[in-house]
Amino acid sequence: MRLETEAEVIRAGDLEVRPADHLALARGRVMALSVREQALLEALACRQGRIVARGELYATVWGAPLRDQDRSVDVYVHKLRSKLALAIPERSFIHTHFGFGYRFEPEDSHPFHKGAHKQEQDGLR
Amino acid sequence: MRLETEAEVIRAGDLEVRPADHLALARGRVMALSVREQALLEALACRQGRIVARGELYATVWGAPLRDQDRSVDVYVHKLRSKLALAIPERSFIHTHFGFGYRFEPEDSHPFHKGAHKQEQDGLR
DNA sequence: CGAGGTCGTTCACAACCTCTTCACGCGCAG
DNA sequence: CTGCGCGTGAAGAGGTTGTGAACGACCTCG
Repeated sequence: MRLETEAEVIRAGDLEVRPADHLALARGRVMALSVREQALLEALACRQGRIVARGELYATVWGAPLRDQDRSVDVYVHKLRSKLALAIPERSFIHTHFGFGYRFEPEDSHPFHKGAHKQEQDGLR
Repeated sequence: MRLETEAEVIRAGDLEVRPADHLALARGRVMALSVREQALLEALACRQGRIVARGELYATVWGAPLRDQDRSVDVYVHKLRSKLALAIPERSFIHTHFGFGYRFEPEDSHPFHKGAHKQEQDGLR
């Protein structure tokens, strides 16, 4: 038996995150992530379904309290989203919760189900 | 074991409100609600079945006494209704009580609709 | 040692979201 | 009918987030 710091493997749709191995697989293919990107992905993935505040993410990944005006988290979320979208286009994994933080959860990349407006199927014009 | 400020989860039909997590689920799917919308939904949901006056809602959500002519509550009730209708069309959750306020309770939406759908249990006869 | 790359951080600006308030029209009660 | 209450769409202000690029530190290879 061996000691496990956290979940050994985190699954989310076609995504598989392996904190123990410091890598992530998208549909079985290894994603090319930097250290920070990997750490952020882990921090988000192991909190799957919950809204995670920037402060908590920063503390977890950077190991220090989030300073005012530090946009690092946003920038790395962006980098992660880019790579995830490249690897698995039909899913969106990282969702923004305005004023709070981010939530990790695989969902269909549907343009629908967003704003509560009147015109959604207006794409035929 | 953990301390609970209020109800940890409020259920109402296919709706699930989680004040603790600042989110609401419609049929298991996270609804995209703003802070105010979420707060108003919580205020209504935890008073399920009762008629709640605008003043009480405003005081709860906005944390201040309702000023004359302030239509904020109405506007947000409208926004909530829109999103709820989008997520769960066959139910109506927020009902108007003219001159008093609103009441939260899941009920079948207008069975008057002639849509070619299942309408087997026509309880209103 | 110097060139070229990768990575992390910070900046600046664009794009977006929320909240509030207004305006107009309908509906319900008296 | 008449008046107020409520539904609803829109616009503006202000704050938040998305995004591409610039910089410097560091690493690797020739």
